[in-house]
Amino acid sequence: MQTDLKRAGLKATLPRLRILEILEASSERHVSAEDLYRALLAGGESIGLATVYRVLTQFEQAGLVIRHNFDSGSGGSAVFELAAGEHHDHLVCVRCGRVTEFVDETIEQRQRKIAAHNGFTMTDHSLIIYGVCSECQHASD
Amino acid sequence: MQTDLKRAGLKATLPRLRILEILEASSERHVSAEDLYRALLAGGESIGLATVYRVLTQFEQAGLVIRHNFDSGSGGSAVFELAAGEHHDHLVCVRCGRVTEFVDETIEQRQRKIAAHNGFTMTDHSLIIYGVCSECQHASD
DNA sequence: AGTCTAAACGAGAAAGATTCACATTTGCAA
DNA sequence: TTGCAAATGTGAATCTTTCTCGTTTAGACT
Repeated sequence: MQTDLKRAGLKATLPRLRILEILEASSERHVSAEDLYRALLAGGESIGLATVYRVLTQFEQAGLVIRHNFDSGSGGSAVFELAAGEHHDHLVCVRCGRVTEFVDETIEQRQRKIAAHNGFTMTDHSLIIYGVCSECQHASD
Repeated sequence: MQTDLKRAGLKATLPRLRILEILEASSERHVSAEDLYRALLAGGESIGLATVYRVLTQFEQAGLVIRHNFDSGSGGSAVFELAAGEHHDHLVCVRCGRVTEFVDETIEQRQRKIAAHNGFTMTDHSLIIYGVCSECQHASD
């Protein structure tokens, strides 16, 4: 774990280690800065919210985490997930906020083609499908 | 134009008409609330920023405009575009913020398939490809 | 182990985007 | 034209995120 930080050129400080721990241990892969902050406080750390944001931004730049801006669910705030594993896109339930991941090679290919076709050098992309998950469809709200 | 509002169940008030006008006249299809507000002031209207936000949200709910949250460009704030015409997705230049629209039926189909496959009833989706546009690639910054 | 220094931190202020509260104005139906 | 609910303008409030700055700390070098 400290190795990840060193490799990224970041000092292995306590806040950074704790944040990585929580991201790895979290049952929910997609957490907001606020979520992390509360988890840290609950864990007895005395950390500042500014540090959480600072660290998350550094982690993002270092490629350790990925930042998402889902429209629903966490109410406008960004969520972060560990960058471990392969690239994937997201299905977001507009009712409960549940996030499901998926990969579709056909779409990936089309995207590259579209970017090239428009003279763009693609650096990144974001595909989010919004809908109602099966659980929420059956809930009789 | 008033008809659009009536059909949406909204009173044809001056602010709402002016905002529609600007959205239709704007050379830039994707404008922020701030952009609109400044355009209105420049046009001699005495309007409140809160009204702009209120109206845009109502228009969005009425299906008259579409709200986007692009990560780059307009610095975190949402942009709006008239909902006229067909559905389309976006290419965004991470350097200059230029927005290009595209449609790809293959991707649309795959998305529907993926949603169904995961038990989701798709309500919407958002595909944004980030990259460097041809102009910016040639700029020698 | 002890010292030093740049990097990192915590707390609170500040900034930017958006919404809220409320007194005042305005569309529109009778 | 009158009346009233709906909509507006102003300014305050809220929420997320960033900035400032005095203090602390990781880690390189004794």
